Amino acid sequence: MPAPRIGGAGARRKRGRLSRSGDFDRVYRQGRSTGAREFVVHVFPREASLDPPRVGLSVSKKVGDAVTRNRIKRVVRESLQVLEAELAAGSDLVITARVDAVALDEREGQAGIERALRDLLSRTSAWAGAPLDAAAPDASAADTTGAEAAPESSATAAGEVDPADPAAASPAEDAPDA
RNA sequence: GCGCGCCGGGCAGUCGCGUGGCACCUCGGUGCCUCGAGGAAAGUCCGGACAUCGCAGGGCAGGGUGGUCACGUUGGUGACCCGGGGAAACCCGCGGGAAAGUGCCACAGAAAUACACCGCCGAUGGCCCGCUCGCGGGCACAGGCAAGGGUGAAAAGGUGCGGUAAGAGCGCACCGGCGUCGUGGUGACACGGCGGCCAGGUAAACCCCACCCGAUGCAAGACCGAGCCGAACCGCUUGUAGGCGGCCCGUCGAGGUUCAGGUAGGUCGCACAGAUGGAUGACUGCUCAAGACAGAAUCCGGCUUACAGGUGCGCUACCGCU
RNA sequence: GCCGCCAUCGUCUAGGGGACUAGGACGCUGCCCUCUCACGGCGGAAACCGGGGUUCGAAUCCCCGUGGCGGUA
Repeated sequence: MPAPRIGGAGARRKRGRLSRSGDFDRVYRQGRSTGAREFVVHVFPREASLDPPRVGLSVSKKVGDAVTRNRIKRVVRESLQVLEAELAAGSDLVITARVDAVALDEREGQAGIERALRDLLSRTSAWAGAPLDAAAPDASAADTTGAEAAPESSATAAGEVDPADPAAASPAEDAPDA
């Protein structure tokens, strides 16, 4: 039932951004994540794969004051324009800045931020790539990394797939990409 | 050293973001132009606008404010007064009432609006002794005193002289307070004369007086409004109502239409910056004194706090020169 | 964004103008008890968020900051 809402939001002028807090929750809970010292990236592949990818930013007050947080968000957006090709179509992702991102920005500026994001995004592109039936490989990979929300994500995509079962079918695709 | 004020990087290039306008246009974009964070945007400490709810009028409770004058419809603004600091320019602070009443003033001290512990005296009265019969001497019983000692933040003004039995504003001088008069000032108040000494502190303790205050806050609030629920009407094999872009045929067909409230959601509220996951950035070069504190979210004032550096004007003190 | 609340030993708290030298519990620590540990007993260290103001006197009252917590979509 969340599907019709996505279409409505995507028709707005500013495509490419996550807006509703429900979307954020879905990415956090049902998506997969990877992280480094400076950033954490959550990815959730939507079913309608034709739409451009949507990105949400999260920079909490812990990171710094308003000026610092704005600075981080701007640099990240700037970097994302360069890295747009790395994003899989039809996926929602949330980029969360951590405290160390401030130091990185002070040291290396936009180039550093861009490099760090490229690092993380290249990891995500492996398992966010196949749009329609991507849920099955997700489940097995999530189990190994310890993500809690993995079983739910599989349920939304294909009802019959058993979480334990697809381990045999999927990992063949994972290995060459990594 | 002090006060008031201003600025708080600049220029160029490339790639980008948001508002508004114009043009093109496959109705979703493209191009050009324009505008696009602060002095504190901050803290949210006050006030107002605005909005919804409540409200006949008045009062109680609760809260806030409190010197004077001028100006202003009001909100308020300015100057001055008072206390403290500084050599000065100037800075900081406070602002009705303590003879309306109540409370409190720990410890110490005899006593904290009230007193006598150590003391001083004992003129007067009492007792004792002497005697020239009127005085002298003694005691410290009645009694007088509050100077000195001691305590304290504070002890019924302070210092000095006179005075006295000893003392005391009892008298006098100066100082302080109070009252009153005069002078200056619109006034708060300041200065001076005179008078008599009865007035402790605390109201950022309760309180009294005067004036002010309804509550909630843009996540206020207004409008539109899927789905679902409800109501009315039409219809349910006489293949009807209705759908299949307009019409006919054909075909699909059990629901359809309207209304009210209103959820998700949207729009407005919202602005000559103005979003709604929330717009000012990135990179490069040159330049200078090398860039601090810091980012609008309904708006407008005040207050407070943070702040590298630069700069204009005025003023104070000291030094040097003339 | 708007609106509230709070701040005392390491932690939870008492105290709301004076004998506060700030009390208690847990924790920490020294000694005693025990063969040793635990329990128990005796003792000790340890705090009023910061700066101004009112008052003779402030953890307490007033003002301004700082820090933290909560409500509201």
